[in-house]
Amino acid sequence: MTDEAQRGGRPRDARVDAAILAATRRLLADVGYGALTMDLVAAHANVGKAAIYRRYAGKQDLVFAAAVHGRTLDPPPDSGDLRTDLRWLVGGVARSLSSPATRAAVPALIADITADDDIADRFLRTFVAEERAYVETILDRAARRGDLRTPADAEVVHSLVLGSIFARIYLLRRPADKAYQHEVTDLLTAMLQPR
Amino acid sequence: MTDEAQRGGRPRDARVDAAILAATRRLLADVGYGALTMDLVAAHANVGKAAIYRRYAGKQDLVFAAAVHGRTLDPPPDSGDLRTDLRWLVGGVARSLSSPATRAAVPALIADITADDDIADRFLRTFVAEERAYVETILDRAARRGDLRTPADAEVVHSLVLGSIFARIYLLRRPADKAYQHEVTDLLTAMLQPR
Amino acid sequence: MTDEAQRGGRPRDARVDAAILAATRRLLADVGYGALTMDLVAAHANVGKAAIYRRYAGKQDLVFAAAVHGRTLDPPPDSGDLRTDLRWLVGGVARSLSSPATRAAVPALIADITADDDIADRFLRTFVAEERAYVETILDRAARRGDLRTPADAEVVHSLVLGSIFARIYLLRRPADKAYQHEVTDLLTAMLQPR
Amino acid sequence: MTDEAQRGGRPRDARVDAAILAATRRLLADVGYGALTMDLVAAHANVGKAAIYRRYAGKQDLVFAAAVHGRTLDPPPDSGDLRTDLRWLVGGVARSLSSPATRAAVPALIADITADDDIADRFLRTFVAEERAYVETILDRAARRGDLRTPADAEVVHSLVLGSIFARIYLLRRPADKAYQHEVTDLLTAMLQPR
DNA sequence: CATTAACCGAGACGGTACGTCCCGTCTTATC
DNA sequence: GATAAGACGGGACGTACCGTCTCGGTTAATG
Repeated sequence: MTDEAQRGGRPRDARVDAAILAATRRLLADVGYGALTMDLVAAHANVGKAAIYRRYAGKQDLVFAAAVHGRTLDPPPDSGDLRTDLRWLVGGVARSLSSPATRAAVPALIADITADDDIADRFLRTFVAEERAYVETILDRAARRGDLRTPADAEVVHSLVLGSIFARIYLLRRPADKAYQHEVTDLLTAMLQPR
Repeated sequence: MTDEAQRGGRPRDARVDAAILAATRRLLADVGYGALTMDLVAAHANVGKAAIYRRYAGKQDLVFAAAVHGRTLDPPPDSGDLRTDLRWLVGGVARSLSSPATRAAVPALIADITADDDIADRFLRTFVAEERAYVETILDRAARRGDLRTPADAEVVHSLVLGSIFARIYLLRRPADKAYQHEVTDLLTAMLQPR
Repeated sequence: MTDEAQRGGRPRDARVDAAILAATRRLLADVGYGALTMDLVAAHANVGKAAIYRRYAGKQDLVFAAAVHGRTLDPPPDSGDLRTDLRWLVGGVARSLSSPATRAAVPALIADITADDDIADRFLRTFVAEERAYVETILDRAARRGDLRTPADAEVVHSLVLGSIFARIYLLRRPADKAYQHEVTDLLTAMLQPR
Repeated sequence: MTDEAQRGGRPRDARVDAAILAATRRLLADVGYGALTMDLVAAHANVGKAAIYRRYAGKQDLVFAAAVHGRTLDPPPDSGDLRTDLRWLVGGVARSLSSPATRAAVPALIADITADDDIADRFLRTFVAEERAYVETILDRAARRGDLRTPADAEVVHSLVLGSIFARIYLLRRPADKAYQHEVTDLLTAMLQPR
């Protein structure tokens, strides 16, 4: 839906794209997912509803695009130290889940992911795969340094990192602040390092 | 709302209670949370909508009751061994998140939790507090046995256990099966045990 | 649509029926057919849109009911004189086509009649058949009195009466006032009387 | 709007003019006024929407042009006989209201006439004034021949002729065929002739 | 045993958001 | 400057669901 071909005729206006996403993010932060209405987005973006539906299949699609876009991590810098690498990872995940728009959107998105395989696939490819690859990179580096107790499954480690921060914010409803990040990093380091 | 007093008059029909919950669970598993309509529940339970609203404050309340009620863990048996205690904990959490009705309900419930502080409090008290207490119990026992590397924060450990399994099922969309439970248990044991 | 059976449950509220029709008639007269919106009717009637759609299949159906209901003529009194009978007929038709709500609704209704056979049938049975029967009654009386030049087809005479007044108001856009009614009555009398 | 000046540049393509009108007439006959969409006309004519709006002010203007243009009567031949003149008039009006495209367009046009004074004026001048002049001509001739009972108002007679045929087709929904035309002509002749 | 209060199924109620459709205008690149 | 294509702002449509209310009728505990 987001990226369709276009033969002739008037091209899509990039300013409209931007206005829609900006309005969506602002409204997510201001009024939350539940009170975010397509008419409201259209009004705030000074845009017709049709312009939104031309770009996104529906509310879920729009919110997914607005909340997820640009939330990807930078590639992990090689610090030469497992603890530092993990701190970077934990910090990055915490940051990407903590912005106001994301905080408002993610829970409803999780619900949609469970209900709609299309969005699920997109979410897995966009979000999850990248993070998982970074976990793998960090584990490989540590293994090459002899810094790893035993070969750990990257997917399981990823579920520990992503899941603990997700649970902290969305289930326990407490901030994933520096102190929390530090504690989790320590525990993960202890879990993975030899001795 | 779920358990209000009732002075005189005709008492509530227990068969209606059962029919409502059964229909809700069946529909959660069959059509999911989004397509679960109060009218649909009423129709499938051969019940008037008022009978549902007499018992539950709304859709969220109903689904919470149908999906979560009775999902609490047994108190943790004292196995005298940290690894065994953790295996029991991981298995219990995985089981409580894996039933079809729960799988359909939890994501939407998370969304509601974020939007509604009332239901959030209930969720935290019902679900989270109990699990957290069990984590604390397990950690205390291990500490008394000298089986713990260092005093770990129960809340953080809880977020690791709950979060990793939640992420496995609802974010990565893979089963939290025995193999996965085993791996997580091993990693948590390594994380917490001395040496 | 307008008159469906109803087994159990809460019965339709007659005040809602009345409020919908009153609001529709008022809005027809005030803003015209084009600016008459279902949401506007609902708002003015303090009624939900669903309450309207439960009663009427759409805007056409609603306007038809609001504009046509109660517009039927009284049975023709037997004056013993063809000219007087015709004057009553012409006056009645002119009156029924001249009210503000009717003036606003009829043209659009004609358009709908052409497009939708269901509404056409209803219109023919409700409106046309009655008028035609009255024409027939008047012609029969005149014939029995020997007051008729030659047996005239009631349907053709009806098309002359109804059509001329309709054309006067809606095509030539001039009022079907007393003077016009008098002239038409004279011509029709001349047309039908012997000599 | 229909005939504006055009200074320089590329002249309008006459094939486009024809394609637009042909598509409009075909669609009027096939799907009716309500389902006739500007996009649909453009698509069927293989033409851009702008090409239509460059020629016509809107849907009403287009349909008016497509359905009404060229529908004007020839001037009434002087037959020297009132009945023959009336037969010609009745036949001409019936013919001009009976073509499929006209049948689909006229009712909606009536609705627009009521709502929009601009189009009403155009309609009155184009259509009505001409017919009325012809009625006047016929009456004048008859009067000069002494063939008229009494000086009848041309406008009223016009409303009788136009209205009866209009009602026959659009309100009673029966064909204005030869038999009907004959009857109406007879009645009108009786109405106007002396004795 | 009669009363009474709360129950019951059914479904109408006000309200609100949805996603679709069409209008008439505007913006491309092409001829 | 006309053309085909199609995006644009605006706005009404008819549908669906929520949570409340109303109807006629039923069922147990109280007086």
